[in-house]
Amino acid sequence: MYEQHRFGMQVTHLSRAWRAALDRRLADLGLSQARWLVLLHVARAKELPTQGELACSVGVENPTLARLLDALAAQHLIERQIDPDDRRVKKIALTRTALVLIEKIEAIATQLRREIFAGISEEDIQQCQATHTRMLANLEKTYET
Amino acid sequence: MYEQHRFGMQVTHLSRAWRAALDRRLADLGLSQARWLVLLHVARAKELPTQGELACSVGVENPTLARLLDALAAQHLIERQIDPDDRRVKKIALTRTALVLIEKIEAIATQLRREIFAGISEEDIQQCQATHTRMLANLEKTYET
DNA sequence: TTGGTATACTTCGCAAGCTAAACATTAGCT
DNA sequence: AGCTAATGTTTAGCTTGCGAAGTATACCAA
Repeated sequence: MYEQHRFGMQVTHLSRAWRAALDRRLADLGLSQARWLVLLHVARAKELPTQGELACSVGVENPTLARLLDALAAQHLIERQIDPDDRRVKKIALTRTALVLIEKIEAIATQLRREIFAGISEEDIQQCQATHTRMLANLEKTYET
Repeated sequence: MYEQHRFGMQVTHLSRAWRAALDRRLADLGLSQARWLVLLHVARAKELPTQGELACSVGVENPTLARLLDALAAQHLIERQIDPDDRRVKKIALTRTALVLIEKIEAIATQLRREIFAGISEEDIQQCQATHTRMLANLEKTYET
C-alpha cells in the first residue's frame, strides 16, 4: 500500500488518470477536458462571469484561461462581451451551440464519475473530500511563507 | 463543502497546489518538481532502472521521461548507460553531484509534507490514500472499455 | 485636469504532459 | 540464415499549464 511520502504522487496520478479517461470519452465531441471544464463553469455561473472570475472558478491562471477562450471562441462556443460599465472586463457568454454540447458533456462526466466511485461508500468519498479541503487550506498557508 | 461532482476538480487543485508549493521551494536548486521526482525515483531504485521502468515508476509516458532525462543529463545529474546485454535499453545512473542534491530535496519535501498534513490524523490520511487507490483501480477498468 | 497606481486582459516564451510514428535492436520462427 | 514481430528509445507536433511583461481602462489624489 502507499506510504505517506507517496501521497503527493498518488494525487497526481489520480488527477491525470481521471483527466485522461475523460479526454478519451469527450474526444468525439472535439473537446479536451480543459475546454469542457470552462464551458461547464460558464454554464453554472449565475451571471455572465468575467475572465478573472472564471479563471478563479476553474482553477487556472488568467493567461491559461485566455488561451482556452481563444480556442472556444474560434469554435463559436463562447463570446466575449464587452461590459459598457467597465470596458476593461470581458464577460463570457455561451452560444446556442454550446448549450447543446453541455448536456452531452454532463451526461458523459456523470457516467464516468459513477464508474470511478463504484464500490466506494458515500461516506468514504466525503471523508476524502474533507481531507483534501484541509490540505488545500494548509497549502494556502504555505504561500504566506 | 464540496459536492461529489467537484471531486475531480478538487483533486486537480490539490495536485497543482502541492506541486506549485514544492516548485517554489525547490527553485533555488534549479530544479522543477518533474526533474526532482525523476532523480528521487532513480535514487530509490534497487538496480539501475531502464527508461521504461523509470517512466512507469514516475508515472509519466516514455517520451515525457526522455525529455526530462535530456535536461538532467545536460545538468550532469544523470547518465545514460548502455547495457551490454541488451543494447536497446539505457540504464539511468545518478552522478555524484546528484547524490548531494537528493538529500536537500528530501529534506524540503518532507518539511512541506509535514505542513500540508498539519492537523490531520494519520488515520484520515491513510483512509484517503486507500480511497484514492480504489479509484485508481476503477480507472484502470475504464481503459478496457 | 492630470499624473500615478491599480485592475483586467493579452501576448510571449518556456516547461512538461500527451500521442503517433520513426528508429534501432532483439527475439522468435521456419 | 533470414523474415517478421516485439521491445526500448527518440523525434515531431500538439495541448495546456505557468510567470513576466505589455496594453488598455479605471480610479484616485492633488
